[in-house]
This record gives sequence, structure tokens and C-alpha cells, in this order.
Amino acid sequence: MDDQRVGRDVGVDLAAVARLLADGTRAAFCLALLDGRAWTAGELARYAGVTQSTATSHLNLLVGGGLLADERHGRHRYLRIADRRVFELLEVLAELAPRQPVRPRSLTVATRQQALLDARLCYDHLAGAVALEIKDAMVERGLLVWDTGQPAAAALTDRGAAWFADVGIVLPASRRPPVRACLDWTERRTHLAGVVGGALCGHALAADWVTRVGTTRALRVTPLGRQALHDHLGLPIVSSATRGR
Amino acid sequence: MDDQRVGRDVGVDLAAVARLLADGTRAAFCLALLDGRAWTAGELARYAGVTQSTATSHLNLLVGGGLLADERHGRHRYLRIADRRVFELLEVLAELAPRQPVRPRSLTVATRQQALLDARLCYDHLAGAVALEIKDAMVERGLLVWDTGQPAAAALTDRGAAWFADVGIVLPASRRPPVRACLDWTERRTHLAGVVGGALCGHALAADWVTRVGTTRALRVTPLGRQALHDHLGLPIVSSATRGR
DNA sequence: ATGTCGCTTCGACCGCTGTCAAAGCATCCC
DNA sequence: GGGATGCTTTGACAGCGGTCGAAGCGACAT
Repeated sequence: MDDQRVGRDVGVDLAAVARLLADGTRAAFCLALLDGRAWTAGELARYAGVTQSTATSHLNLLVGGGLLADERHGRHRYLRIADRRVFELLEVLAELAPRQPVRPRSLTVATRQQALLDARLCYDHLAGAVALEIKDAMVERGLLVWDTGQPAAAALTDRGAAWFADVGIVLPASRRPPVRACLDWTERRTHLAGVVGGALCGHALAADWVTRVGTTRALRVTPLGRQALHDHLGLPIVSSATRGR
Repeated sequence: MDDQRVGRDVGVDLAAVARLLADGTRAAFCLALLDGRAWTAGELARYAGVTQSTATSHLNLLVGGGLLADERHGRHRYLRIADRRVFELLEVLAELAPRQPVRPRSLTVATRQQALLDARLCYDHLAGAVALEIKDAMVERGLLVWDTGQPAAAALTDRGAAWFADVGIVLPASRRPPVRACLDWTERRTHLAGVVGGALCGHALAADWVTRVGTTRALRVTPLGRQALHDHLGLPIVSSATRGR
């Protein structure tokens, strides 16, 4: 029993996964892909501000490590997050990550960041201030139970199911959890995810309640969307997220 | 809009946290501390097979980064995991981590690894094959509901509460979730955590159902413990985890 | 007082890894 | 065919980060 050096041999190589996210560029890629879409290699390279060759080697590592999945279409290489568990990892990680004192360099960057805070995609559902308003309104109207204790007991009520039918949103049958609480890394509060959150988001995009801002995962709530959220959930026409700024 | 380089400025520095776990030695430290105890710096150094000076610098990083907390007592420095969220991070990370083809160098190492698989501490509760047997038995006897869908609905039944009282285990009042499903990285199945899991484990240690193996987080089930688990839960005297090996 | 033990600091070394430019290869468009 | 466009490969370079030994500093024991 002279060899106390058991630490490395337990058979789980945590560091291997962590190393993949330990680089700023690779982390930026993953953060970008959090919107659940597939980005091309070039888009990611430009997004993170590196050359294509650099991006290629990073993407090879991420795909090789199982964090990302890729798909070739013609001369394009599409990247997306490989797995549900990777989303979870990124969420937990983001929760522990230090917030840098945000010091935007230019006005357009500032605006873009503000947009991210107001409304954006998080995987397949809505996040940001608007998402929180929606969730709160649904709870207040008795459409949703939202007890985020552990284990979290969040669910759609009967009135909630009726509301979805009323608005014209079909809730697909799925093995995935219908209602999930997803933690927001900017607001540090939970918002609506799961099948219900996904369906709501899909409808919001399809019905032009929200539109994408460029190729980022930021969203803009359209006047049409404001009106709809007012009609269906009683949200103010001028969002409290934009008010007084 | 010429500067597309927004990727780094979103304000969450994922890479900073990941970098802390991206080193084999630091990861080994964290894995060791997963047993929830406080280790001294020297113990950790020996465990990971590095010199004290190396350990010091790593520990400074981990404490500085908020993953570990330290406490000085005389000439000793005690380290423990800082935060509940860090445990979660390590769990998610371990789930995604590659399993190295375990090729133990010596017989004693092999035995020690096997012990880890059979029974060990995971934070404040039991893990390993024995923990799974216990959980299954409790479910079978109607002491526990165990629906690990999402959101997970696991809870103690009335009969379960009575069982704890009967065995003489006091369930402390706490804001923590009473019953939690914790994922096991060796078995890839969930076992009993939360306040109930912690209380059960505390009793098992106090009543000598299990004993620590050296300074590791491995546990050995005593004959007394085997008998108790048989009497209270109907487990076989010869564990199925040890049987036929 | 003197020695031991546990941890920290310092300095030096080395290797790994992220970066880019340039050239190469495949695909698509005209 | 010819010329973009998107991605990959290669090679060279720089810097960061992990490692150790040796010396230093407290705390504790005798």
C-alpha cells in the first residue's frame, strides 16, 4: 500500500471535458450554439473573431469530444450542440461563471447586448426579460404552477391547457418533460422550458410575435407580438423590460 | 456593423470556470472532495501524486475561483467543496466524461477500485451498487416513490416516514429537498440523495452499518450492516453486488 | 530551545496549445 | 471552363501554465 496515487485512476476523466470548454474561443462557440440552431463553421469563426483555420481546429476538438455534432452540406459544415446533456452542462457552468463587468466598446454592441437581455432564444425556447414576464403572467392567471423547489414541481394546469388550445398552439406529444424550469444566466431566474416552452416559442416565431435579430440568438418583440401578449396574457403594451431606460 | 466579434463580450466567462477543472490534478482534487469531507492540502497532494508546492498553487486557484473553500486550523489547511452548485457541476461533468478503459496497475489498486464501485460516499449520501439496492428495495416496499421523469417526482411515502421512525432515524427539518435523485457516474443510474439520503447515510455510519476504507471515500458494508439491511429492507445477506465475482 | 511537520514562496524549466498566413482542396455559380 | 466561396492542412511562432526542488515560515511537540 505504498502507492497512494489513486487519484487519477478512478476512471472518470473530468479534465478532458473541462479542457474542451477551457478556451475562450471554444466557449464562445458553445455559447453561440446555445440557441439550438445549427451554425456554419464560418459564422462561428466570425462570431468569435478568429480565422477559419483556427475555428476548424477548435471545432474538430469539440466534435471529437462529443460536445458538438456536425453535418456536411455541400461546402458548408453545420455545427450544433450534440446532446441534451451538453445544454445542461453549459447551463450549470454559466451559473457558476463570473460575470465580467460589461463594458461595451460601441453603441451598436451595447444595443445588441441589451437585445440579448430583453429577449433571446435559449435552446428551443424563449429567454430573457420577456420570457420572465410571460411566465409570471401565466402563473398569475392560473395557467401554470411554478414551484421551483427541489424536486421542482412545475406543470400546466387545465386552464393552461385550454389557454394553449385557445391561442391555437398545438402541444406535441413527447417523452420530454412538458414543463421544465430553465435557469437564465443573465437574470438568475427560471423561465419556461420543456415541450410547452418550445411550442410557445415556435408559435411566437411562426406568428411573427418575435423576429430574429440578424444571425444572433437575440430576438425582437414585434408590435404584433406586443399586442398578442397583451390580449392573451394581459402584458402591458410597453414592456416593463424596455420601460424607463 | 463591421465588428462581428461579439462572441466574447456577452458577459459570461464560461472558460474561466472550465479552465479550473481542465487540469488532471485539480480535477482529481475535486473528485476526491466529492465525498463531502474536508481534506488537508497534504492529503490531496498525496492522493493526486504531486508535491506540496504544486498542490498549493492548484488549491489557490480552486479557492480563488470559488470552487473550493478553505479553513486554516493550526498548521493545517482544510479544503472542501464550496457550494452545492459545484457538486452539481461535477456531477454533470462526470456524466459526460469519457470512461477510461480501467487498467489497474496492481491488485491492491484493483481491490480499492472495486470497493469504490460497491459502496462509497457521494457528497453526504450513499452511492455505488449498495445504494442502488437500498433504493430499489425501498421502492419495492412502498417506502419511496421514484419517478425520475423530468421534472422528477421522487418522494417519501407515509409508510416510508414510518419506516424511518421505526429504524430510529430522525429526519431533520430543512429547506433542502427531502428526496433527490442523484446520478451515479459508475452505474449511470440514480440513487437516493437529499435530506432523506443524507440522514440514512449518517445513520449507517453512526450505527456501523458501513465503515470508511482508509481516507478514501470508499465504504465497506459491515456484517452488522448486512444484517440490518436484511432485517429492515429484505436485502440478501450476500450482496448481489459482490455475488458471483 | 530545538527539532519536526505542514504549508507557502521563488525560480527555473519544459512542453503543450492557441494563433495566424499561406497553400490546398472541394463545391457551387456563371 | 473559370472564378468565387467555404473549409482544411501545414508549418512556424509565441506564450501560458504545470512541474519540481530548495529555501522560508509558522505551528506544534518534546
